[in-house]
Amino acid sequence: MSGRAVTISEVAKHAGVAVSTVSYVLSGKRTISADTRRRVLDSINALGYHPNAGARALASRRSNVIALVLPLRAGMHVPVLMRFASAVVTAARRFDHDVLLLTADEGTAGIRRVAASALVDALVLMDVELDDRRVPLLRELAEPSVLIGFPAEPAGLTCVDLDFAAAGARCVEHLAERGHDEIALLGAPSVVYERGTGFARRTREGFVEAVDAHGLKGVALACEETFDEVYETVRDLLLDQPGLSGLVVHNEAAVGHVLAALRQLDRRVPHDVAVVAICPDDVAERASPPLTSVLIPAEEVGREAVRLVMDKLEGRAVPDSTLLAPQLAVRAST
Amino acid sequence: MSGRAVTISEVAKHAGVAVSTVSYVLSGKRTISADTRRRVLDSINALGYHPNAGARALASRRSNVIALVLPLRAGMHVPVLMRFASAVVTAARRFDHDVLLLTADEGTAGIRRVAASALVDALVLMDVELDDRRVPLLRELAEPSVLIGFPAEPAGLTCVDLDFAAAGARCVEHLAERGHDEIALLGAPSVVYERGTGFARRTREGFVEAVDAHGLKGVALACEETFDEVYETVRDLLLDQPGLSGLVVHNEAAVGHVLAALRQLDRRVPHDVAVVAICPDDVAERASPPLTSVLIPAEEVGREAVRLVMDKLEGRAVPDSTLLAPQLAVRAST
DNA sequence: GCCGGTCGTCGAAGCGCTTCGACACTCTCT
DNA sequence: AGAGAGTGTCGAAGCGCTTCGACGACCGGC
Repeated sequence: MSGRAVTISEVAKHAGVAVSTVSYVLSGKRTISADTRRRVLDSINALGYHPNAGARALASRRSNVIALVLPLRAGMHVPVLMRFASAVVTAARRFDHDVLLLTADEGTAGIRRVAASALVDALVLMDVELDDRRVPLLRELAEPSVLIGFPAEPAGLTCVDLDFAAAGARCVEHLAERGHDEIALLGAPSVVYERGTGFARRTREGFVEAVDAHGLKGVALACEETFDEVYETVRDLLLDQPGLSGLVVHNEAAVGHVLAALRQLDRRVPHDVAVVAICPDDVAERASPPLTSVLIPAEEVGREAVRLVMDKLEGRAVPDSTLLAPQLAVRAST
Repeated sequence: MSGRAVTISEVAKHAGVAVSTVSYVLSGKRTISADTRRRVLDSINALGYHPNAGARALASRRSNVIALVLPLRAGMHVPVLMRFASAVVTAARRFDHDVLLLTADEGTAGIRRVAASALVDALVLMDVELDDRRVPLLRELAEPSVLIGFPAEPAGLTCVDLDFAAAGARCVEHLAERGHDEIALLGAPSVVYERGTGFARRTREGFVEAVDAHGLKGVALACEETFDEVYETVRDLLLDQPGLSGLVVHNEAAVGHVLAALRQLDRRVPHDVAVVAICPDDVAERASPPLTSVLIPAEEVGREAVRLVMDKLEGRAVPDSTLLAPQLAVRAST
């Protein structure tokens, strides 16, 4: 395995066929008799042949690699990001593609580079901001791309995400059904709102609209991620609104602190305060008490993003916008 | 930018030189007169030329891509992992390489595939277990590789990591200096020890040896990651050993819970119990009180791993084992 | 029994780059 | 002045694959 690699012409010789025949066996782009196919496949196994990726990319003008652009920004919950990333990798393999990891430190230059050099066939971008510097670049790129998240101006782009507005609204409905009429949203750290990250704002909008629609009293707050800050926020909130009995938490890192703060403030969950979280299932299940939650379907979103980008690569038409419906799992906290 | 890409021969024509001259300007592998170089560089800019990655890989037998093998296993702290990964990407770019992301779900087949197809020139593996299934494969691969972490049998491999044994010992020393003589280590979740993950065990060994060397009373415990479990562990520990006054915590996810538990058990930090953590600086700083800690130098480890793998790629000799010395930052918790 | 049509296979022409050997110059050093 | 040693540039031969057109062989239909 450490000598020179086996080439397609060695396979062809071994099987007694032309090089092109081996290629067609592998790609299935022309009909090959069952007998020849067998012989070729046997030779491939016998010699341990693996097509050379560079040669293949050069000849076919397809690298079979997609870029995953993953800026690791402050305030983003990394485990959630990684679930997306991991789902993208797994899904890409289903389409026989590999994933090249791009981080933010090269800025848009990295995207330009991998696209222009044909290192990748297509791009999946994560953690999209409302006013994202990468978006104009995507429009001028020949390579297809899919965004996980929505920028302010998504026309002409392909975007996938959980329907966060619906998620925010769903939480409110659930609390309303349980009879809570004074509630609050604890959201992302303020830096995330200021940056204009779409999902945080959309959740808030969904929350606010649903509060109005149900005629509740509700307030939406940013929420930092250290225990002390969370504690203060929760304490002040309860001081301001003694009648508050429902909380929606949309902040994976803070949700544990919120529960600890309530505990310290002698509020029982769900008896005194009901809590609904928007977070991955495992976070909700590990909390004490386990939280009623709208799950973030990271696997599904990642899979969908890859499906869309592959469709575009094959020239199939795809919808501009894909919103995945929120699913509420009721647990012990409401 | 969306038409056919510019090729090297168009650049050559535009600059009035041979194709090979353009190539040598780019690679610097032969001397080129300043005048010619200028003309070529100008043409490259004027035409917006980017070398085709596939063609380059084919001709040079170098893809300029390294694989980052990142199994996302239970119990591993993802943000820490991502800091490593991010450092690897950044460092790789310094050497003009990109990073292909491989996760565990393909098993060793993925490693074999990207190596055999020459998709990558080299590999960096993270989250190495003591008895890691990937290790035998690495030995038979022609491509150089570097491990972040140590397997049980590291002979013939190149490994980098924080010196966790020294880190565990350093924490003990610090507590001993402060006059604590009854201490405990709260480590990784038990599943991580059972899996034989090296860093967890090495920290424990360093801890135990230093405890003995200093003649202290010390116990090392696994530590799960939900608040309730942490609370029980801490409560039982304090019940068993009323004289306990120092705690070493080597578990990023649990460290917040430990502090919350101590708070709930009416132990003041550092007055009643001093706490030293082994965790990234930002986690230590965000805790309340900020924690004295041995930092996990993720950036440095990632950078070093890439440097080593590049050295191997160039045929330079590298040390089998690189252990980074622990650095203790004293903060408010001791 | 001859014609048009698949079917299965082959050979050759690239894909865009790197690298090797060759060669024409220009400098030294005697 | 001529040998020897660089410099700077060029042309051509691949790298290992895909894909296109060509071409026998074999089929059924009249």
